[in-house]
Amino acid sequence: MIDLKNTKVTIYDVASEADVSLATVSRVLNYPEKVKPATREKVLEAIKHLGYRPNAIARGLASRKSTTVALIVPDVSRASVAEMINGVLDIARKYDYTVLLKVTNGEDEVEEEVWQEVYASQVDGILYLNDELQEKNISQIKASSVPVVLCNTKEENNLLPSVSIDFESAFYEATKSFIDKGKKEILLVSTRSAYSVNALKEGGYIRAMYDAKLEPKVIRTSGRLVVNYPFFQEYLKQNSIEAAIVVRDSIAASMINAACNLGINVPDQLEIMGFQNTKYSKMSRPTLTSIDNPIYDIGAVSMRLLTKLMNKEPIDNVNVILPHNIILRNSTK
Amino acid sequence: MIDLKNTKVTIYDVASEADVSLATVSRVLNYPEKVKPATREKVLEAIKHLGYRPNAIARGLASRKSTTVALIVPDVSRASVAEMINGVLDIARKYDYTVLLKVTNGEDEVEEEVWQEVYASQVDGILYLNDELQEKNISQIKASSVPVVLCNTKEENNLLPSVSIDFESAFYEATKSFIDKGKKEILLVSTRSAYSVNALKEGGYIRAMYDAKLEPKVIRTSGRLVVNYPFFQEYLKQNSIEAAIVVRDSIAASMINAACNLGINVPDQLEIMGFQNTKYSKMSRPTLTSIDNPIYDIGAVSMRLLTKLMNKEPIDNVNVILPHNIILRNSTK
DNA sequence: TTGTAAGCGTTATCAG
DNA sequence: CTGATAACGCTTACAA
Repeated sequence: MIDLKNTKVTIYDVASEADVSLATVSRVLNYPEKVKPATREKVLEAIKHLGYRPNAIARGLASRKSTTVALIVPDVSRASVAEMINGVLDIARKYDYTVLLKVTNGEDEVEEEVWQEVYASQVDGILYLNDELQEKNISQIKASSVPVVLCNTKEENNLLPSVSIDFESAFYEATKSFIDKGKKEILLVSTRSAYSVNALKEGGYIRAMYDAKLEPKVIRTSGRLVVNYPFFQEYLKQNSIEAAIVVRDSIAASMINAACNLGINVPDQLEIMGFQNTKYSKMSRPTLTSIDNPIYDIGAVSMRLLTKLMNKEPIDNVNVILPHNIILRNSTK
Repeated sequence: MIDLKNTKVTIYDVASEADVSLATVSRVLNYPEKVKPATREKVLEAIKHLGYRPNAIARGLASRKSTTVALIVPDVSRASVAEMINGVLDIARKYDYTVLLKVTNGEDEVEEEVWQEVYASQVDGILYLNDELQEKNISQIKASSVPVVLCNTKEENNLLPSVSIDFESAFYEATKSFIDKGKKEILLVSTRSAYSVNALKEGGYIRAMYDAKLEPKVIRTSGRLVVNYPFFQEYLKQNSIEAAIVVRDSIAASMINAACNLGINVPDQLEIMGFQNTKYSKMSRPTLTSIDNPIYDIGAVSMRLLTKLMNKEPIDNVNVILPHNIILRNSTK
């Protein structure tokens, strides 16, 4: 053992230790099959001996590949985002990619800067999570010099690689499940219409209602508790509904709380279904029936798709749809 | 306008466009004051004109600084972790640092690999979040060639830079608040003792109990709902307690649910206090009184401290203690 | 199968 | 104040 600590050992040190040229060392690292087993062993030995680790930056410069991807998200602290990140990271590490995390806070200026920064970082690919996709984002992405995958969203004309569930059918089925139980007054609780995936969710709900000749009723509130809780209190006092489908679990949990505190029994008087099947759905009382959006898998599959795109592997379908299903709990019967 | 898109424009292009040497371009980027205003303008003009963005990788290689830090966490999906990440990212972007995200899943082998990867990435500093700090981690950190800041944890002898609250006092005060109300049967709900910060929390609790000549009672359960919910059901059926302090909000919320479903009134028969003041505390019913751990700030301050360390700025105290306080809600009276 | 040498796009040290 | 020029640590033709 000569030196196991961090006094930078370079490829030259390994080369001289193993008594070969640096090119050979590089080869055993990148194309081991191209070097004679005997020398390969010798080099590997030296590498271990010196505790050598290739400098990723130098490697990146020489190869013009950084084996780094950027993950751009609006906000890390949303439960669904965090869980997706876990999926991304697990697969990234499997394929030896490094992940750069960037948040936009949903602000346009930041968004613009972030893309610039990401390009400056020389990433090989980008994972983009944004449920408020707009025309400008789409053209931004189309112009990207590196592959981009949309996570948990999709562009309606399937022009961009994406991984998500079929939001429209999910909400159609959810609505239909209430209709089949004979419910008439079925409410959809959504958020700002700017969220393009919400449009898909609402589309599914509305289609189901029309199919059953029922009147669709969509209300919108905020994702923030301080806003939506009083909103629900007021709404439930004045309106009598039999069932509600809510576009986010945390909002659904808030609705449950408002209803219960008003003395409305869930699920006897009001059935509530959430969306995403996050931890919130298991922690509410009663526990929340929820449409399961396999968010960890979405992260994992997105990352996998991105690796294929970066390697220019042939891909049959760049718009991956993952299966969803409804997890029944105690907020419905 | 010649070319605003991504056809890689280099420092050479800018130099020839501005009719100066590449060294001058580099200077206006890094030491603008060292170049004559007139030429500086000319260069800036060319930069904007060509849409030039310095290649961060080449820059990193030449300067031996990556302006990148690694954020090592056990798991992104814990609410407290996610919120801290937001704090880190906000400050990182302010100081033009890029953040590499790594998760260890709390597994030792992964942990080891991650540190290697991080060094290979040539990061300038490391933010380390791990509430299960062990001796081996500590020596690992001490041997690090780049600065490391512990987030939301601390090493008991203050040997390592860290940012956290004073866990011991926080739990002392929480316990005392119950004692002052005349409670006698006060329970501490903790998790695996391996969590070194839990030792601090328990220490504060025990000290308060001893000071009041009361018998401390610590129980341990898992952070996982499927485990702790039935555990609480069983425990509450067999034991009668007046108050409980729980080391994590999500676990406290689960305890509330178990109690309520058993017909135990919270807070009339049982007062419960959580820790962290996460979203869970606002979403439980009744809402949860919780010790506020300013987790966003911990992320932000940690990142700021790390920038100072990386710049070798003088620092009066590398063990930052942030203030905490108790947020009263409806699970206590 | 291996070595030589030319980059990769910057920064930084010299002179001038 | 500015320009050559040598690194930085690696990959990758091209030769041997």
